[in-house]
Amino acid sequence: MTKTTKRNPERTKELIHQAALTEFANRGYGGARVDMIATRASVNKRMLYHYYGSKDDLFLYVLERAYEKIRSHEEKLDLENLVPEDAVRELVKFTFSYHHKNPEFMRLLNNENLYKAEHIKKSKKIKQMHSPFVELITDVLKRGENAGVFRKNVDPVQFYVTVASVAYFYLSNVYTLSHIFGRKLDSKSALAERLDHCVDVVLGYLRS
Amino acid sequence: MTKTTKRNPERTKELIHQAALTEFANRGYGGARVDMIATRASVNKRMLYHYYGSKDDLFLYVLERAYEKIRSHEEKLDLENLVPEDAVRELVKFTFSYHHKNPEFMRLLNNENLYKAEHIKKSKKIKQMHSPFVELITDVLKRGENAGVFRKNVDPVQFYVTVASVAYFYLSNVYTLSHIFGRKLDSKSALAERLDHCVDVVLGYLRS
DNA sequence: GTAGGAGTTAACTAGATAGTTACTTGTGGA
DNA sequence: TCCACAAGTAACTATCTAGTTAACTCCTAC
Repeated sequence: MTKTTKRNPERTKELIHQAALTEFANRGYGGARVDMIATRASVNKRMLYHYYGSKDDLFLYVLERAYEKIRSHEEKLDLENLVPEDAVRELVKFTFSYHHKNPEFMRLLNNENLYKAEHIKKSKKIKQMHSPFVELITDVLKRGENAGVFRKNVDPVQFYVTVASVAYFYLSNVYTLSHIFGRKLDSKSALAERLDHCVDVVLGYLRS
Repeated sequence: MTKTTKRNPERTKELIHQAALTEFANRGYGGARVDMIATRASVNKRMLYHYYGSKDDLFLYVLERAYEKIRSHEEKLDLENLVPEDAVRELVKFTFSYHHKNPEFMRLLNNENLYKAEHIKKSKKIKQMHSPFVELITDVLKRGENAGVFRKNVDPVQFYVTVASVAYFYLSNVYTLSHIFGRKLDSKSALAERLDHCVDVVLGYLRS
């Protein structure tokens, strides 16, 4: 059934996107090579310019797609149907495992911050893609507060950033941290330990 | 009195180091240009190769110096003479303000993690420069535990990483976070607010 | 004072790099 | 069936880039 025509613009576009994601995530914007992207995608370099215009535009597209991907996963979580403590546990677990399974996103973000967000500032789409989490967190925190299990007046944005912090920093810096502590921090057991600690920190804070 | 001879190897070396730090921190390893470093340092490019051998070696040297700098600051803190709660407060404050005042270090680290720590793995010095914090933290946590003010069995390494996380992630990703939340997260008041929150989280966790 | 090594310079090179040109080939609609 | 236009290709270019060459000049130990 799969029409195997020689020409396939959608497939070509997507091959370039995937190759670009890998290249930008592995080398950073400055270290990424357009030729390498074309080679990885098994596509003529001209196609890259045909579909995406320039290296800059391609990078922005890759970023947009990466934000779309995490947002789509975030939307699948339904924290509103869990009791506050479980909702928080779920949020931490999701954040940790998403970044663990999709390290390219952290790498792209680190790079984008190196460039002081100059690419995403040009994107209308990304700013519109609000994470559903801030509203969800506001609700979860309120419910926990009302039930008397969480502390009062927690700023949802600060909280959201903190949840991201404890997972992201560890995973993003796992190579230098492992070297300095002389401990394989990316082993299965170390990761499980870290996740437990993250849950403890976040819930410990909320309960105190 | 300052001998202003035409030749001054120490000064030249240091000029190159400073220029390289700026360039690597601003553009990443892949984006940094050797010519730019030489220009910034107002030094002939040949001198860079004379003193440091190659771009790679220069990058490693910059990393080593950056680690030395933070370690030397860490050593000046004397947490051992503070009561546990104050010691933790001080630790969080130091971590936050160091990274705020020296953002190059985070940028270098992010870049080094992009390259999976391949440069620092070649460095004997960096691994030997243990942060004094792990031992200090072990002591502070023990004291807090014995005094009945901190929870039991906190892993000092996890704790150290968590303290770094909540400060570092916010500061390192301040550009993308500001854009997404539509809030100037690097304003003076926002930074003060974040620091307060970090202290709350860390102490909240320990107390619970 | 001077020999010789260290500090410094300008000009160069081989290969890489983002982006382009001018062309061929396949395909869907008339 | 055929053709207009989109998909795809190869070869090219101007510029950039890390690293080098070969010369010159200052400094210091004797």
